[in-house]
Amino acid sequence: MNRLFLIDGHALIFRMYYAFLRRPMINSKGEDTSILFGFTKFLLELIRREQPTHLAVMFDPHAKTFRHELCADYKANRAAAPELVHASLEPLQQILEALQIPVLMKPGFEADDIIGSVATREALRGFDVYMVTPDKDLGQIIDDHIYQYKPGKSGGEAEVFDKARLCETYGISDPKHIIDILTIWGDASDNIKGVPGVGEVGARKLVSKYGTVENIYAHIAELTPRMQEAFRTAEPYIRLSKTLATIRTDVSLEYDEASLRLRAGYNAAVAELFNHFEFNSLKGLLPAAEGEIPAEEAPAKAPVDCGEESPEAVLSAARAAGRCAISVLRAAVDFESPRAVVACDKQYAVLDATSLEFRRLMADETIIKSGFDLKRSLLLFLENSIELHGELHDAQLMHYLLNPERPHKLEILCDSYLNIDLDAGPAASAPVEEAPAQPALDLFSAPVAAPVNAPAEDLSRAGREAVALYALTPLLRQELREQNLWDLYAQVEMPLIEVLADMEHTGVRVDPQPLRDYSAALGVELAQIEEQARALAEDPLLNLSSPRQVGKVIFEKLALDPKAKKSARGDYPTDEETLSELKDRHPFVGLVLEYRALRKLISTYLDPLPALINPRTGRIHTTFNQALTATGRLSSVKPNLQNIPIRTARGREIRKAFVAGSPDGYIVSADYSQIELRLMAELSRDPALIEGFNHEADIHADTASRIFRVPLAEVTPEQRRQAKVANFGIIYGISAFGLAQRMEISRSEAKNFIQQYFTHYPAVKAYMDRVVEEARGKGYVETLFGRKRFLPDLASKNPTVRSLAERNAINAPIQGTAADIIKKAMIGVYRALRERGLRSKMVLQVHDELILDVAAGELEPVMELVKHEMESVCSLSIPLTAECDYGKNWLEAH
DNA sequence: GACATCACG
DNA sequence: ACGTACGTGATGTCT
Repeated sequence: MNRLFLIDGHALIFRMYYAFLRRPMINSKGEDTSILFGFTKFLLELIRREQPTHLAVMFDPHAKTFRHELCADYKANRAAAPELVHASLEPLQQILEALQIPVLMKPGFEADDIIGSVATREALRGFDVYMVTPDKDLGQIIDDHIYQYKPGKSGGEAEVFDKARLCETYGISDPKHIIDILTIWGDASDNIKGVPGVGEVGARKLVSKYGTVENIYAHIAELTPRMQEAFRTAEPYIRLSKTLATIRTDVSLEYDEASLRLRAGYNAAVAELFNHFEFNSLKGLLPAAEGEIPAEEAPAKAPVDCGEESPEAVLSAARAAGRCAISVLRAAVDFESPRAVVACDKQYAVLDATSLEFRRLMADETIIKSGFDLKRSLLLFLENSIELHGELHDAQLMHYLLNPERPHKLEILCDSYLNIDLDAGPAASAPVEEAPAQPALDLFSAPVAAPVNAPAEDLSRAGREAVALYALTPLLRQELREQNLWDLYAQVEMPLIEVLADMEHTGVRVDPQPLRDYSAALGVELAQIEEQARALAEDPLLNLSSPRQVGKVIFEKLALDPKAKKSARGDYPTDEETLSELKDRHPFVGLVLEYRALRKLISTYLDPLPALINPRTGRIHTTFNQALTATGRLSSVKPNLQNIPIRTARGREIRKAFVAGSPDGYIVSADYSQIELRLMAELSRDPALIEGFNHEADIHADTASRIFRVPLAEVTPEQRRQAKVANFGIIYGISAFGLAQRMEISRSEAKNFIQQYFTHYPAVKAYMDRVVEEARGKGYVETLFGRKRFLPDLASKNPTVRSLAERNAINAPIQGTAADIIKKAMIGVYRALRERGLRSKMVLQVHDELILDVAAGELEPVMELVKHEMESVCSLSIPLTAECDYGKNWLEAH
C-alpha cells in the first residue's frame, strides 16, 4: 500500500521555533540552526518511523490568498513572524531540495488548501494519505483513506486521527462538521469572526445536535433566547466565516505522482549542507542512498536481541524460570480481543489475553510478573476478569522510587541500564548489503512498510519491550535493595497498584443533572457580569478571560494604580492578590474577580464533568498517577478529582453531584487530622508540639497560646489565625518573606514572629537545620519509610535555587511520610473490605482523605473499619487521628 | 508551547 | 543580593 505523507511546513517551523526558543542551537559559525535542525530531525525520524512511500512538504505563499480577497481583515491580527522564521526559509528549501523532497505551493492558496486538494485526489487514487499537522482545521479533510497525523508534544507519541476517532472526539457524525465548529467558534488568530459568546464547547454541542451552521439557523427558534440573539448578531457575516474556515479540495496543481515518491537518502549535497550546519547527530538518521556510506556512525545503541517463539515454549520457560515479563495491548481493529506479549529471557510469544493459558500464567502466584505501568494492564485484566497474583515488578514504579524526579520512560531505562534501543529489532544487526529492494529507506531493515500503529508493528514493539523488561527488572530490584527501598516498594507501592486499579475501575458516581442546572444558572450570572464589566470598560468586545486586556483596562484606562507596571513584556499583573487590593477603587475590579470565579467553576468543573461520565457505568473514572510527584503523593488526571472545590459556597455545590452508587447507599469521607503538623512533631520530637497534640484538641489555638503567652481560653480568633498560618509555614520550610506575605505583616515583624515561634518550639528549629545539613551531606532526604528525594540544588550557587532546595529538604520528608501513611492505609482498607466480604468500595484519595462509596446497610462497619485502618498504620509519638463522616453526597460527608 | 490564573491538599 | 513559602492539574490566551 502506498503511504503518502503531506507535511504542513509552516506549522512545523513554528513548532520548532518555540521548541528551541529557550535554548537555541547555534553552530560554530554563529548561525542559529534551531528551526533547520528541528525540522530536519523531525522529517528524518518520521521517515524512519512511519516508512512513507511518498512524501511532500507544503508551505504558505508569501503573497495574499483568496481568503484575503474575500475578507480584508483576514489574518489582520497576526503579528509578523519572528525574524528567525524568515531567515530559515531559504536554507530549509535547500535542505529539502538536497534530500529530494518536493515542496508544493501555489500562489493564492494556503498550505491547508494544497494539502486538502492533494489528499483528496490521491486518496481517490488508492493512497493512504497522512496529513502531518497539529492544527485541528485539517480535521475536516479526514476521510476513509485520509488521516491526520498529529506530532507528539515534546517527545510524546504521535497521534493518528481517523474518521471514527475524530467524530468521537468532537461528538460529530461527519468530519466536515469541523468546519461548522470552527465557524461558530471563530478563530482569533485568523480573524475569523465566530458567534459572539460561543466557544469551543458550545460550538461542539450545537454542531453535534444540528450538524451544520445552516441547520442551526433553520432551527434557531429552539435555541435559548441568549443564543438566538448571538446567532442573529452573527448572521450578516457567518457565511463568510464559513467560507474562510473551509479548506479547498479543488486546487489544481501540477505535479505527478512519481515526483512525490520518497527518495531521500545520503548524497553529496546533503553531506555538504549537514556539514555546514553541523548536523552531525542527524547523519545517523539518514537512510543510506545506494553506493554511499554514511559519513559518520552515531555511537550506536544495540538493538534488542529477541525472537518470537511459540506460546508453549515461552510459557514453559517462564514456569521454569519462575518469572516472565508482559506487555499488554488493548483490542485494536485488527484483532477483537486484547493481546498479551509474554517474554522469558530473549524469547517472546504473542497470546490472546483472554485465553486460558494466559489466565493461568497470570493467576499463578509462584511466577513473578514484570511490566511497565502495570496498573494499565491490570485495568484491562479487570475488564476481562483476568486474575493476577504473585509478585509484580513494575519497572516504572521501581524507577520512580529510585529517583522520583527523573523521567520514567521505558526508552530511557533501556538506554541507561541496558544500552539497547527499543526501536530497533534484531534484524537491524544484519549486514546492510543483505537488505532487499528498498535501499533508500532501509537503514534499519524494519519490517516492510509497517503502517502507522498497525498491530504487526505494535506487537513486535511489545515483544521488544517485554524482552527488555525481563532483563531490566532484576537490575532495578537489585538497586532498590541497595538503596533500602525494597520494603517500601514491596509493602507499599507494589500492593497499591491493585488498589488503585480497583478504584479507577470502580469509579465514582456523578449525577450530571445538578451540574448542568448549576452551569446554566451561573451562565446567566456570568453574562450579566460580562455585560456590566464591558459597559464600565466602555469596550463591547472586551474579553474578560484575557489577563492582558483586563490589565490594560485597570491600569491604563482606569489608571487605578499608576505605579504598577511589571512583567518583561509590558503586561500588568492581574492575579487575585493584586486585584483584591484594588477592589474598592473601582467596581470593574470586583466584576473581574467575580467573572473569574464563575468562569473557573463552569469551565473547569460544571461543563467538563458531565461529559466525563462513562455512559456504560454512569461513573467518572479518573486515572491516578503513582509515579509522578517528587514527594510520593499521588496525582489524579482526566479528570483531576483531587481539586474539586470546597473553599467557597458556590464551589462546594459541585460536591453535591458526587453521590453513592446505589440510591440507598452513602458516601463516607475520612481524613487525617493535621497529619503533616503531627509528622513535624514526630520527626522533630519537639516536646511542646508533641504535648500540644497529646493534650489539646485545637492545635492552632495551642500554638497561639504558647507564642503569644496567653492562657488558652484567652486566645483571640486573630491570634489563632496567625498561629495557623505559622504552623503551615513551618511545614513548608518557613521564610520571613513568605510568612510576611501570608500574614500581611512586614518582613521584620515576620522575622520576629518566626524567632518567637522557635523559642517555644526549639526542637522544630533544630530539626529544620539538621535535615538540611544532613541532606547537603547525603544528597537526599528521606521519609519515615525510606522514600527518597534527591536535592542536588542544595549545592547551587544561585541563592534562589538553593533556598528552594532547602525548603524542599524540610517539606519533602513531611509531605512524603504523609503520603506513605495514607498509601498504607489504602492497602489496609482495601484488604479489610475484601476480607469482611463488604460490597462498599474505596473510590477516591485526596492526599489526606479517603472517599468511599458505601453500600446499603454497611455504613457502620465501614466507618469503623476505615477509621481503624487509617489510625493504626503506624505507632508514633503522637496519635494519628482520622475524622470520619457520611452523607448522601460528598458535600454532606464532609 | 509558554504563561497566567486558580482549583485542591 | 536573589525572589521565595510545599505539592499538584485544567483552562484560557497568545505565540
